[in-house]
Amino acid sequence: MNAPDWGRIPRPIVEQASIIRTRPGQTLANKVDGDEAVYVVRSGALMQSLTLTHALRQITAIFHPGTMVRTASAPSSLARIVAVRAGEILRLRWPVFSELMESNTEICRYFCRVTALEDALKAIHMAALGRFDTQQRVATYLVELAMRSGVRNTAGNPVCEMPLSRAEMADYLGLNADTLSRTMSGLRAKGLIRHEDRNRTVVCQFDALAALTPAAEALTTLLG
Amino acid sequence: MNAPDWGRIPRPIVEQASIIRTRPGQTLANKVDGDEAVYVVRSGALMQSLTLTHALRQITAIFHPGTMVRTASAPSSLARIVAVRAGEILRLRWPVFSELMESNTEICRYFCRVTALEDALKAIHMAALGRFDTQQRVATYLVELAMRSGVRNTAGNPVCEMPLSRAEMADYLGLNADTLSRTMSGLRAKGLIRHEDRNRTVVCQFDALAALTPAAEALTTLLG
DNA sequence: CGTGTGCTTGATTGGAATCAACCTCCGTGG
DNA sequence: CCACGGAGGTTGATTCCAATCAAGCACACG
Repeated sequence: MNAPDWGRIPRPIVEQASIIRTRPGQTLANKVDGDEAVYVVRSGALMQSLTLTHALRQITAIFHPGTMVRTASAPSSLARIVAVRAGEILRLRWPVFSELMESNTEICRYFCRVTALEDALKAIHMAALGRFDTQQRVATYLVELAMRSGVRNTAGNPVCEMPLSRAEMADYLGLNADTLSRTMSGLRAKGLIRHEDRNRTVVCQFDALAALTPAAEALTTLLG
Repeated sequence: MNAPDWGRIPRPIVEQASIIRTRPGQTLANKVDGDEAVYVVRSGALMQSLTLTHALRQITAIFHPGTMVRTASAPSSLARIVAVRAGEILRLRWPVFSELMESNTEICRYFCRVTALEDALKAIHMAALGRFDTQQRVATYLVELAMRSGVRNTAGNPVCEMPLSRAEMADYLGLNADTLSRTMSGLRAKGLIRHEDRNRTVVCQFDALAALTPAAEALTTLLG
């Protein structure tokens, strides 16, 4: 739980990419010179956001360092790739990346490995959206966050930067923001989590939290 | 809406694959000789099913002819690839497919194109799971089904084979089977759909049905 | 020091899940 | 031929969880 390294980014990608330093909330272009784009997260985080109507937004995935996303993986008229925090993002036009893949075995494998992990996490997230109640969804989110980006403090408990605001978390988890806030308060009242400061959360009882989500085992398999 | 052809399957894939004739409900192996597998749908349909507890199942995707799925795209201990109807499925071990991709540009592009479409549809499905009410989910499902596999009858209305049972549809849409049945009855009462027979549905008023789902526009973009 | 934004919390409502009964369509076997 | 039983589907009555609406709070900002 010490900010693991999800696969080093192959060097040719870094060499071919333009580097973008993101500010939180910054939207990354769906097209570059008319082409689809690929974004590789070096640091910080991205999210894919789908807006179907003004009041109906779903955040479909969060991308942590080492992972990547192509704009073609969502209907481009409705979806946006948004930076959730400051960080360094690599951008390539899809034709360039595609050619790299075709000519470079390492990159092809990197792409396949990363997308497989993302797909598997997405499958779990879909189960959460479709079948979990509120507390289970929140617990799942926190457990995943702790496993992906938690850093242990002196007491050995994972401390998580909270990349998403309450409203964004709600849109990720398919919940109402009020309900989400209530549920977080409930977990805090039970002593499972604690707010270090405005946007840092400490998971005080990881095992108890993991026990609240039916996906704990699956997440451990994928990220443990 | 006449059973479109979602991308011809590249010949080398067919040549390298073993062909499986599926019966409905048949589970396809997660591993072949210890390797991950790739399944390409030639006819019929597959679904990816994630079972977290005995009473908590989510069907995360449905695969129509021309599309493909690899077993690595879900946590293998909990997920299964299941045939939903009789059909012809191509199976390759992942290392074989991976090598084909690395050595054959056409296959690499085929893989990227197909997975991008699947990802985009999955994003819409996630929005449905997280944000749509019951009627919107059902309408979305029927519209997508009509666009992907509907065949126009003499009156010009799309007729759909229903690949999933009520319980499976419910697990796909994140709904209770009773509620789903009620909603289908509601659409039938309004004259939007009609049951041709046990597992064939006629969409009598496609535009009215499409008007019920916030995802109509997105689906048209992707499948239209 | 006011102002705005994000977060929390309470009171109320509504929509979907649950539980239970019944129906239809099968295949089976007497 | 009909009785039986089971699976899948439909429908009604009830319960309950989460969305909504509304108010209040904490904090950063100019």
